[in-house]
Amino acid sequence: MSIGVPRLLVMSRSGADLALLLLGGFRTLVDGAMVELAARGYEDFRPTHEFAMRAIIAGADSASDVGRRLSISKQAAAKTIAVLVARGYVSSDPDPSDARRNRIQVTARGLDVLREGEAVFEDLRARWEETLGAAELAHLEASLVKLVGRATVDPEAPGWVGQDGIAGEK
Amino acid sequence: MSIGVPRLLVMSRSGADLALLLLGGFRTLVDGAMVELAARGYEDFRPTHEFAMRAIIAGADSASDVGRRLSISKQAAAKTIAVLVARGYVSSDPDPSDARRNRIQVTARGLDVLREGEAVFEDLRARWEETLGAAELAHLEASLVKLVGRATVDPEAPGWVGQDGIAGEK
DNA sequence: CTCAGATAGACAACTAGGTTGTCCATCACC
DNA sequence: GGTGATGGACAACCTAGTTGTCTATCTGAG
Repeated sequence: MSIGVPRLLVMSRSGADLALLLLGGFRTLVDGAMVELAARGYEDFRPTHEFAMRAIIAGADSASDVGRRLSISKQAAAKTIAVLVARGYVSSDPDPSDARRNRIQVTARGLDVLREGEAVFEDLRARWEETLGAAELAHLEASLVKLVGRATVDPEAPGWVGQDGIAGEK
Repeated sequence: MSIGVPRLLVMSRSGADLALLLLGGFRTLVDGAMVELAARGYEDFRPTHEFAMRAIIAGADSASDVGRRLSISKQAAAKTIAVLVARGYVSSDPDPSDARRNRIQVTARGLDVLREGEAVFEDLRARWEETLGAAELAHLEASLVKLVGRATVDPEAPGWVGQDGIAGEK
């Protein structure tokens, strides 16, 4: 492996490192949360699912709707919803007033996992508050809000990571 | 869609929102960088590629090496390297002193894209510095370092997002 | 009242970036 | 010189997306 090869030319990295830092923070939180949720009996729950379910709770009641809310294709949304239904987090019934639609809803179990998930994230945040101090963490959050806006809070377009495309119908 | 459905029970979200903020920050930076790099003629460059190339520069000179450095399987590393080679960012030649190995190296074009990428990230960071002030941005970075450690700077295990598994040989 | 156009959803094929498992060739060492 | 570790190739699979195509149904204009 020839370890210890010199970094050949410095190449300042603060911009890219900042991105890495943000990713690291996100991953630390999310990975921790997934581990904790698995331990609480939700082994098959994935971050994506949370976004989809929140979209449903926020008012999306069809797969296409969820797709629009999350800025992913309706097909992708339908796939996610299919696994959510298969795992009992979401129900899907034909819409009596529109035969094209399947009306989807978050089940009791779905609400449970969301609630637990939030508690878990709250715990993790509390742990960060310990190592950083409440003021500093609040400061960090405020800075991030200034940079990326409130957009994330009502999660328009997560699109996850570097997918670079926006869904378009045909 | 029945817009305006009430948020039914408050469910504090600050922990999860913090994660979303971090993700949002990362995506803002990376998406911006990819757009800018594409505009500069590197249309086929992906964030993953940067990690792999940095691993190579840092001393990994075989696919298995890269895999170890990035904590992904050697197969995954080999795939990434294959596209890097196909696109001219990396070269691969049989190792004269070990017939099993393919000795890989970052090409001139590869170094170019890395250099440009860093410049792009630097620009983006400068923009953030404008909207936030140098002190506040430095503060934010310091806080993140405290939380996630220096680990990210020499990128051990990006593993990207929520993949939850670590590579293991057989 | 009909018909054109929009919409919902299903199905298929594809991509990126990973994972396992299996296998062979080569190397290093006792 | 044989045994075990290593490098790499190949194949099959997974997740979270993408496009494209197709049908069924609804809606609004005339």
